[in-house]
Amino acid sequence: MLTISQLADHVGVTVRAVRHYHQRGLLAEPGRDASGYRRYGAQAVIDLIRIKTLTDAGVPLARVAELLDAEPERFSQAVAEIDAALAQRIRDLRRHRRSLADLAGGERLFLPAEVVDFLDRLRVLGVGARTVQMERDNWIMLSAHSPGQVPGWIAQKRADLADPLYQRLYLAYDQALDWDVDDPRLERLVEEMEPYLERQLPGGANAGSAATELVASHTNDYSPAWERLNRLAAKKIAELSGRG
Amino acid sequence: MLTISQLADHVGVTVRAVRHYHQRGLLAEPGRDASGYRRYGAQAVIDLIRIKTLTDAGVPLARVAELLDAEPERFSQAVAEIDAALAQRIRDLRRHRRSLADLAGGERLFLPAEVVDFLDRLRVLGVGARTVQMERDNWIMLSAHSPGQVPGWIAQKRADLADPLYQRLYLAYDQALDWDVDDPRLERLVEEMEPYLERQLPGGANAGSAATELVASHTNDYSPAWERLNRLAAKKIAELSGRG
DNA sequence: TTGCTCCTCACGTCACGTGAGGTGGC
DNA sequence: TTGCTCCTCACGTCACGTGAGGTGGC
Repeated sequence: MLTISQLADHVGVTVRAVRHYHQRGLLAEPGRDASGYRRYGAQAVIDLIRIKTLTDAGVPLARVAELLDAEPERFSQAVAEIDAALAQRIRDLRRHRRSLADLAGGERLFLPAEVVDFLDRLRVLGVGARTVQMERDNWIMLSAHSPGQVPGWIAQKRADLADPLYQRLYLAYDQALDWDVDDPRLERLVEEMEPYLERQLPGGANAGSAATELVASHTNDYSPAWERLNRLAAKKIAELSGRG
Repeated sequence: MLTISQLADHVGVTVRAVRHYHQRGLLAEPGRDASGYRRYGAQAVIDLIRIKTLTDAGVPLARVAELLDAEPERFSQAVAEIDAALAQRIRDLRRHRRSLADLAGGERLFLPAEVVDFLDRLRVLGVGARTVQMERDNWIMLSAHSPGQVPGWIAQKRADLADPLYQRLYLAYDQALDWDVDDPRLERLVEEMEPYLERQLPGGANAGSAATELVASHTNDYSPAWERLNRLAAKKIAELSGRG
């Protein structure tokens, strides 16, 4: 006969776990010797290996208890389900490994691929780090707020950036971050932006949505010049709207 | 700005988890709106995705807390360790799938391969189910008790079984399970077993060990005839020992 | 005698889950 | 007004871990 630690060691569980399985009724309490010590036979080894095999597979103890005295048919059906869950778990872990690899490097983890590409495009064009970060933060907020809209918006943004005029305006906007609040160039910049602001009119491509406000309010955090730029742009949109 | 459920949904965690991370100091408490509701920005999304990526990889929250404000070097070193742990976990799960497959079928899960082969050998020779089960139980107990000895013992058993005389004796032993306690054939069987019993003398191959007693005591559970057979064998060994 | 194993409570741990009771926005 | 979200306690859960205090075998 085996002592509790011989049993536990041989099967690869702790003594405490064996006692726990007794308490939960998963493993039959064996006979005791003269000292009150539990003494185990071969059947206990078999039962405990069964329990360990199932718990290792992630099966909760309550389910293990059911399965231990289930019909062979139901048992093998359950085993098939457990196996499928294990296979799924393996796929999940593989995904987690890939996510983990992205943790150190860049924003791949936080944004859809096309947005990451767009941000890389900005860097190539010489856009400053703070502006890129502002864009990144805006796209994160937009993704959380209206994920379904992001593909359309980013497609337009990328099309815009192919236009040399838009590129020039974007780089000016980037520079404006550090301009003085009352720099006269701010007004001129808004004038030049007119064709793009029209999109935000009712019926336009980026019709004045909660998302637009989301972006504008956030942009204000970066500098007074940008805050003023947002105010001027809002005024311009109101003018265009009144005229239309 | 995002509400707590917008944040949680977008990242794929529960609202309760977000609150838990605040409590544990993993995620900075954001500002509140007029109603006392938490309002989150882009940085919270980034931070929460970091936390989720690490916890999904099985990192305990205490460790996550350390890593979130660790130097990039220490961080990427830790990530490498976590990735290695994930890879190991995947290997473990694959092993568990194989174990699970053995749960329904036979004794592959409970015994080393060579013992399983030996038991299959017995079945081919026409040995009865109860005797095979007794052997199985004995080998389970021996494996738990003296795993290092099992390969040697099983090798000898398999060599024995190649001997036609031993085969005949083994089949007689199998039959004896159902004999009457005072069947005269029991004595004759023990006489014929003499050459094999000699191994259990001091200095013999199976010198009278705790393991031998383990097996004998267990065998008694199956039938009175076997119990008597064990007693007769013990007497014979004592005789042989006295003569030696 | 000392060290090791065994025993039975019973509280602790980890990462949240789950009401309980109440308030604010549409 | 109703339903949904939000808030803060605070106890519950799952599978054991970890002493606490005591006994038995070598």
